[in-house]
Amino acid sequence: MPTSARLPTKGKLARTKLTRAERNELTRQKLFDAARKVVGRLGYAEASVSRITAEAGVAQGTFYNYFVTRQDLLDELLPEIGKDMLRFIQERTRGEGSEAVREADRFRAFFDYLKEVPEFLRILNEAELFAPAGYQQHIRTVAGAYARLLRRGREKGEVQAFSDEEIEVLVHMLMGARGYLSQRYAYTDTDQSVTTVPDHVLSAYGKLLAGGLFAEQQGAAQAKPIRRKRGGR
Amino acid sequence: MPTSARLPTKGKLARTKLTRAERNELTRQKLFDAARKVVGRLGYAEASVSRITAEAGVAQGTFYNYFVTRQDLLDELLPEIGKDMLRFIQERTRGEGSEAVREADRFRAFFDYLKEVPEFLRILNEAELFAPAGYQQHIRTVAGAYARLLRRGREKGEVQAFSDEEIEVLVHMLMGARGYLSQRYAYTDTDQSVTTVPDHVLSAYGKLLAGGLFAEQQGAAQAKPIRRKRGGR
Amino acid sequence: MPTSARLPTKGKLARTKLTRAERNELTRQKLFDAARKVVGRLGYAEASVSRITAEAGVAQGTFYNYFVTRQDLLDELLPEIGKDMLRFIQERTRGEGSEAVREADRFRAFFDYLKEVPEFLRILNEAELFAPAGYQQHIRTVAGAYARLLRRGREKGEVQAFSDEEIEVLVHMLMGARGYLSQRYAYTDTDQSVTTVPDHVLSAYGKLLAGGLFAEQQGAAQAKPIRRKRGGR
Amino acid sequence: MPTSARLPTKGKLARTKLTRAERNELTRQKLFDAARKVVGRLGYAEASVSRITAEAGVAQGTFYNYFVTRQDLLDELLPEIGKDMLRFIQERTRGEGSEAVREADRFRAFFDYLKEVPEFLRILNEAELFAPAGYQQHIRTVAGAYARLLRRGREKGEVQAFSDEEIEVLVHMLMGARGYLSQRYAYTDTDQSVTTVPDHVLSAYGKLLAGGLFAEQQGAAQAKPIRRKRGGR
DNA sequence: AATGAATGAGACTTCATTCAT
DNA sequence: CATGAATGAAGTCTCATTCAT
Repeated sequence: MPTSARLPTKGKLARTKLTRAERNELTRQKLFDAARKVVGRLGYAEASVSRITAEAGVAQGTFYNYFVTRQDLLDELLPEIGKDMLRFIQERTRGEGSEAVREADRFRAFFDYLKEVPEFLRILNEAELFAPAGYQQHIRTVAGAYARLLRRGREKGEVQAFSDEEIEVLVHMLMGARGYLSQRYAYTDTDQSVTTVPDHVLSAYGKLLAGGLFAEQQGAAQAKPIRRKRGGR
Repeated sequence: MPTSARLPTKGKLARTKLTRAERNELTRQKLFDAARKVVGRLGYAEASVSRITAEAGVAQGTFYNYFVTRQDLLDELLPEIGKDMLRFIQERTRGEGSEAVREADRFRAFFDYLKEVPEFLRILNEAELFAPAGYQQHIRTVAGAYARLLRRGREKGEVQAFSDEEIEVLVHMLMGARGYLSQRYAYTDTDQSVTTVPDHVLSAYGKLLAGGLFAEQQGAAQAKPIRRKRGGR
Repeated sequence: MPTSARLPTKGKLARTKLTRAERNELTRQKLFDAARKVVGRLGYAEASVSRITAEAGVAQGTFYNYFVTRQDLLDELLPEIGKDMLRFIQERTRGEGSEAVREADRFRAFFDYLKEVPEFLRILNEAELFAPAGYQQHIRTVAGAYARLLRRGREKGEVQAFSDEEIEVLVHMLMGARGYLSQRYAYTDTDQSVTTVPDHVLSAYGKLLAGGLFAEQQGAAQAKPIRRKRGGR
Repeated sequence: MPTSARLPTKGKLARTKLTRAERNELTRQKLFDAARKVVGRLGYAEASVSRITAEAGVAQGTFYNYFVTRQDLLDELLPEIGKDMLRFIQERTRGEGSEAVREADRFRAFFDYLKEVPEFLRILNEAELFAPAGYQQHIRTVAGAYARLLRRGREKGEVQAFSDEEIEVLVHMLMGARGYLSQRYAYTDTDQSVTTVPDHVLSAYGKLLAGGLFAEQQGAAQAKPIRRKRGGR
């Protein structure tokens, strides 16, 4: 369990005696985890303080000893889990191989993460509307990391010659693509369990990135770039 | 105004006397338009029945003569406007040209539509969460149309040899890409006006579709398809 | 009941049929009266919307059909009742007589009003803190009316030669005096009933206004005005 | 006893070591001062235990080692400061002079005190509602002292022949007058600083006490005492 | 003594929906 | 059909007080 494994494993077997700071952190974590679960299950809109504290097993007032505002917790949700996700993906992509292979690994690892933390998908999708601050932060982090990878690949000659600006665009396209695909192929509303992503998703993704959408007919794609039509110049 | 021009222009002179059905339809349309405006301006979450009826200039109770539920209206919103959008794009893509050129035209037309109907972007983005029924319907419609186009292109040899299943995947990727790009590059929060999409967005989109992400190094992309790593054994 | 006697006596004997506007005004009045009672009984601080609506016999939500905010109603309370009080006092002071006599009448009438509307005292006293807007409005109204009376008396030679500025000061002194006296002598916390003000209060008030506090020893008071000690000049 | 010299001499050099009782009293004083400041700044209603302890620099729980209840501290506030005020005024009124002169001095000294302890005004005004017990105690103290002064003046023939009961009434009138005047003329909401009271306030106050409100017309004011009108017959 | 986390009641306000007029 | 007043559940947040450490 990636997100919850952060607490110090409380030594031998003691459970009764905890320092004040530990109890504090524990409660905070209980609330955070409860929020993750509730948002994952019901969405941000239904993640009332009342429900979160009930899930965490504390009184409603306790919430406000740890978070200034309901929104504050909600805004922390995605960035925190997001970092977890990046860590997860990096661990799975440590190997060598071409950029194409590594991108495919990342793609797969992303779906694997969805299986491990099923709440993530919903949190990611809804955060844009319900936790904009956290969402922006997450997007910046992910997009930045992604863009770095692509630029590095470009330097190595493994990625086509996009400009830096274009790379930023690509990053957003790929993130968007992942988002839609995950919604389309990884959701299972009924029992929250995330099924394995089908093979043809992986292959389509790989083929698009490898060779583009269009068959090469009259030379290269670069030979005929899209140009603005209206507004001329 | 694309969306509202659909109503039967109620004859020449008549304005005072309307049949019951006409008055009926008129009020319904007033509510619908009001909802579109309110959601565009404030988002679904703030689109209370009270605000919608105020914008429409009718009493709150009137709402329930036309819609069983607030959610009912909200669910109709996107599919209705979505059809409008498709029509708009089709009109702009009537010309001949290669599939690549036409796809670029469609991409551009999409952003043009955002300029014409600034509410659309917000409605599209939020509908997934606030009007899931309508959202699914819209997605199905758009994805279906899109897939038809790609299959036709494939038949003509202008689109690479993706399987039908893969084409469905591609469609979602492209829709996702558009979605993220429109959010990233077409929003202008301050005054709701949508600015023109930058050139490098168009070029990056075109280049990805034309030649893929990766430089061709040792042959073709197809030569080294992505294969599942785990669960493969 | 001065305050509540404002509604049109609803015709013959009908109670069943009321126009919409009448029912509306009736509910509003119910809320207003309930607020008056609750504030009179428990004070502003305890006058929660919940208590007010319970007293009025309507649902809590109904409150907000009539007042934008709890504070809004509270701010209306004093000015409304205050006007009632002024009317009451004026009616009791219609007769002729010297200014001194009339002032004594007004003083007495004020205490009589406290008997009729026992809530007034508490509302007046607390409004300064809990309904500042309404309080300022009330004070201005009363002080203005009072100052007019004193200036008129001065013109007739029945009131000593105070400057306009000094009259304003006097007005506040007299209002303050009344306020403290009413609290000291008219309150009866236990059962809210206001007892008659003792004779020596009336006489002390009259004597102070008639001849000042100090015995005339060496001529007139004006001969030895208070002068600033510090700050020179 | 020589042996006792071994105890920590908390004399000159000692500051670090305080007896238990001293530390105790110190914390209590810190809380009291903090409360004074907070109430002066924000008013009783906003003077939560949390804010007071924060201002005092102690933990919330510490509060309840010194005061049984939040209300307990609030009730001590005014009487304590009130005694301070009386002391201040007495010091400033030590000189000889007629009663009239001394009353004027007291009046001035009162406003001077407001300048020295700007919190006092707010505490005085709000205590009636938020710390009734303390308020009553304060009023009794001040009224008692005031009444003694006036009776003494009467004995010396410098104050008119009021009965003891009437003197009590006068005392409340004068206290009320001061209260209203201080609110009207001494407040300066913006920066809490109290400005000097205008000259015409002093003069009006002096003139009323010296010669009453009404011009002597047909003899003496005493010749026509206020008599009850109603209930008299 | 001091600490500060935990508690839970209660406050204001919003809103979808109903229904008598 | 239109109206708009009435409803009551639910939501966020504050705060005095308690109590184990």
